[in-house]
Amino acid sequence: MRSDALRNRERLLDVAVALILEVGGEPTRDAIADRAGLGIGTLYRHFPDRQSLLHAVVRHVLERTIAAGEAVVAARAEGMDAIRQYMHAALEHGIGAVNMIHPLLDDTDWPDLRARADALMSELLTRGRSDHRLPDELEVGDIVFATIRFGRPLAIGLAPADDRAIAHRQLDHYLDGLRPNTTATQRREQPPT
Amino acid sequence: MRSDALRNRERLLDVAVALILEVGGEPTRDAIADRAGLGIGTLYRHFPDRQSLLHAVVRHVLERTIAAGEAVVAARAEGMDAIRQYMHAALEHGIGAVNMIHPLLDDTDWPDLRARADALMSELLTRGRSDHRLPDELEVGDIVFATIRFGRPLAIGLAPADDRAIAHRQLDHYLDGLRPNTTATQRREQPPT
Amino acid sequence: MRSDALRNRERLLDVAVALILEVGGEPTRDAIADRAGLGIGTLYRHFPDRQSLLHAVVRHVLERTIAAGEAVVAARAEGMDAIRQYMHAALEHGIGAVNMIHPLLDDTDWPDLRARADALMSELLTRGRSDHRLPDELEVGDIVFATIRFGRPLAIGLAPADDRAIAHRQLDHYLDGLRPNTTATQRREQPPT
Amino acid sequence: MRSDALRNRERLLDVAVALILEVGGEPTRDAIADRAGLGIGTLYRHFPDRQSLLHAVVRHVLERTIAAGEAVVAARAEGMDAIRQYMHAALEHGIGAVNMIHPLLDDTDWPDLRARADALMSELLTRGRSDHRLPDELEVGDIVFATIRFGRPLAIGLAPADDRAIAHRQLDHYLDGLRPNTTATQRREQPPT
DNA sequence: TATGAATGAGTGTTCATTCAT
DNA sequence: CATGAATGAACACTCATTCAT
Repeated sequence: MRSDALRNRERLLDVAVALILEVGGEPTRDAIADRAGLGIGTLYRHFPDRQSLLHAVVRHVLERTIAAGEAVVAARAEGMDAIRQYMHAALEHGIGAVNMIHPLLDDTDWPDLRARADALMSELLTRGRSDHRLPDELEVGDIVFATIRFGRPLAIGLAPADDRAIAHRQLDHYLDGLRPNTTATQRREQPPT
Repeated sequence: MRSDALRNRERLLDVAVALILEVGGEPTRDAIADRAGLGIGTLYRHFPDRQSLLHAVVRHVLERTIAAGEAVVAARAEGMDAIRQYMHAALEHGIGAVNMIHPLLDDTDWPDLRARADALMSELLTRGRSDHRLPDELEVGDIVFATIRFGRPLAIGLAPADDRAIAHRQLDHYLDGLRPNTTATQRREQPPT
Repeated sequence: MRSDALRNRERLLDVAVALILEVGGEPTRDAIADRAGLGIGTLYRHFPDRQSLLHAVVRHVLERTIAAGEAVVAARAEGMDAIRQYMHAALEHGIGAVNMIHPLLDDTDWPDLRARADALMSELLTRGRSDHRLPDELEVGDIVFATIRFGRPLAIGLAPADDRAIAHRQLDHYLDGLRPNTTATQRREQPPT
Repeated sequence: MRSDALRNRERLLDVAVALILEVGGEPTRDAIADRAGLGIGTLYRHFPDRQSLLHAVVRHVLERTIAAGEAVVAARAEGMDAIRQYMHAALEHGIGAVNMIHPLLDDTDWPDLRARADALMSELLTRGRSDHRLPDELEVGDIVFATIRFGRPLAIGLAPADDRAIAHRQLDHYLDGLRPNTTATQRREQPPT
């Protein structure tokens, strides 16, 4: 692939992520091409159909996010800090965009990423439990689903910087709540109708 | 208004809320009318334009949610329990639909609801602080924005019951994290770029 | 027919004529019923389908117009004055509404009105020629088509009073132009493409 | 703009004018696109909303009409002939379409055309008065409003060729009636209610 | 290869007409 | 009889995708 074509491809993906987070859903193809400064035809040359672009965006974001998590592990962050650093990084890398456009990851797609993500999650959980700050009953889903939820834009129209600030603050509160011995607090017991 | 027309109106609003939470955005008018078992023309008789339906949905949900919060206050729930009960109720009443379609509430619309909501939030915060479980620096936004975030569907395609179960669990973790003296935990300090 | 029903019917026709002239085309059924202060169901009781209302409007206006013309004849107006009085009266009676909704009168409808109209036109032409103010080559169409044209509202948004004033002034100019011996004026000779 | 796009745009405008004159009002967008042999999407690419197409039609027709009038002036037509030639040309250029869709010209739109039209009208009136065939009390409105009225289709369903023939004949009669000294004719004096 | 014009299926909205109250 | 709620076909408009330049 020619270098300018490659550059166009990267630019389209970055614009797509940004727009997905701004509009809180799938932006129009024209909007993506326009902001990238390219013609709609160029977008379709790189991503010939709907799934093609969306899959590329998912891979783009997941690769960055998983790499960030692996870096956290490699940097020997310990205990809850490892999880905390990973999740904050995920927000910054646009993990919310993945959820906006491809909500439930189908395991058959991206088998490579899936494997890396599984290994990463397992390692993070192990470290989180190591300093006894994480109760044993915590599951992978408590990390994954929370990452998804805090990664999503809170409200359309909110300035991206404000949106991210709120997300990081809420995420910190959430992580603080994952400690064991929350006995003092009455939990909600029975599900309502 | 005739009783059958009123019934149809209510049905349309309920269907709209349900569909908004299912699709994670604005459903098509046809989908709403179809599921309500009504013709598209009937939908437009009750809600003549786009804004009309969306505003009605917001009011519908906000009224239910605020009333639930006022009931919690009236039932003399104390401390964090008051806040906890209110927020769980808000999820059940579909508060997520408000955010999906009208992200940032414009204060000039629904001035009556706004006043009630302000009074409610202030009362809940007071009670939350009363048993020293809530740090003083907590703000109304920490309640409101969290209600919004946990109310939204986590992912398209997730069964509504599963979605709600996850939301309630995550909300409990979040509330657990609002306690004072979380000194043991390293927080994220400087905002990343 | 009950007297109130008859009154409703007349009111609907009058409103229909007024609205046709105001909007310069077919008004909506709802608009007619609303302005008449009646429900849409009542309109359909009187005029069960589209053709029914339009035909009734045509008959309503034509009857008033022809009667006015017959009155002019009965009043022994002579020469061009007869034609002039008839045409001005036609404008006032809303002849424009007939054309807006039912452009070319189908001879098979309203055979009775057709006969009266033919007799009237023929009499008016005879009188018009009697004082040698009307060239012999003038045809019935020169009266009928001109009545149609000057009867129509000139422009939407023009106040009805202004519209009528312009129409009457233009009609007078037109009638002035029907005199014989307009030799001094160069006429348009060949039709353009 | 690409040459084929420009051709399509011109074709759409021509078709729009023709259809407006045929149906005596706003044709459907589908009808315009169909007759132009284009898809509905192409129509909307050139004219993104309702006003856009209508404004373009007005400008299209006014430009042709004013240019025709200026050509008459440039060709040194004198006296009433100048006015007569201009008005007949206006009919041929579809001036009726302007009135059908944009009845009262808003002076704030098309200020350039307005200026040219004002200059043209003033020049035509001056020439018309020069051979003493036009009474001094004649106003610009007597030209403009008459152009509008005679330009409109007389009746839906009438063959365009027949319609135009009638319009030209009636216009000639009207112009004949603009001469001074029409004293012999009794005019309509008092406005009826 | 990049561009953006053309296409038409899908969605939003209006309104003539039917029918339950 | 009168009313106005319900219906759905028709028309307005958007946007993903194709294709000529």
